[in-house]
Parts: sequence; C-alpha cells; structure tokens
Amino acid sequence: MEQSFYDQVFELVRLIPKGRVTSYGAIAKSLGAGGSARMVGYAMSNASLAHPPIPAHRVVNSSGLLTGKFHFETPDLMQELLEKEGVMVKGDKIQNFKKHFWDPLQEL
DNA sequence: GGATTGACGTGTC
DNA sequence: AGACACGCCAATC
Repeated sequence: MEQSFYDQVFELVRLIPKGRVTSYGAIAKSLGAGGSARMVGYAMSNASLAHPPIPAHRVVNSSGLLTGKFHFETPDLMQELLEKEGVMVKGDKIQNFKKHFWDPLQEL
C-alpha cells in the first residue's frame, strides 16, 4: 500500500510536540506539497478514523484559528485540549500563536 | 476520467 | 476589521 498524502500528514501531525501547534500550510510545505494546505485539512477529516489517535487539535490554520474544532467529538474539545497543554485559546483563536508555533521544517 | 470537494492561504475591497 | 474572491492540488464520486 502506498502511503498516500494523508498518511504522511498523519505521521507528521503525530510528531507535533505537546503544547505546540502548527498550521496546515506548514505541514503541506514540509511534505513538499507546497500550497496543498487544503489537502492537509482534508486528510484530517479521516484523522478520526486513523488507528493511532492524532492530535489534530495541535493543527490550526495560519491565523491560529481553531477552524476544525467542529470536526471533533465536541466543538469545545479542541480548545480544552489545547489549554490543557498550556496553550491559551480565546475566541477560537490561539493566543501567542507564534510563540507556540512549531515549524516541521525548522524542527526536523 | 471529468467534476466535485475541502479542518487552507493570500490578496483585495 | 470583516467579508469576499481566487488559486492549489490530491482524494473521492
């Protein structure tokens, strides 16, 4: 089975350190997909189906906005998990986003 | 195999 | 600052 783009996304998302967040675009870029940030988000739709749990709550859009929170079991789950890891979230938006930002290209 | 679809990104108005 | 428009690109129908 070839590892589709989705699988690559899943693996990379699992590498996100606790208390850190990254953006879809950054993930796509690190995978060499360039501007296929949408694919990353689309892949996350299947994240719930993935066998090993995926910390999808650590993935937000470039604005640090919790765009995909509605895809969780509950819309509040995402924010709770983030705050639990030390990330402040207000108005569905991550505070100090740059501070918590984790760039795969830079860290790997 | 063309059309549709997106948990996006950046730029304009 | 908020709303709208267009581009990108792989998976799915």
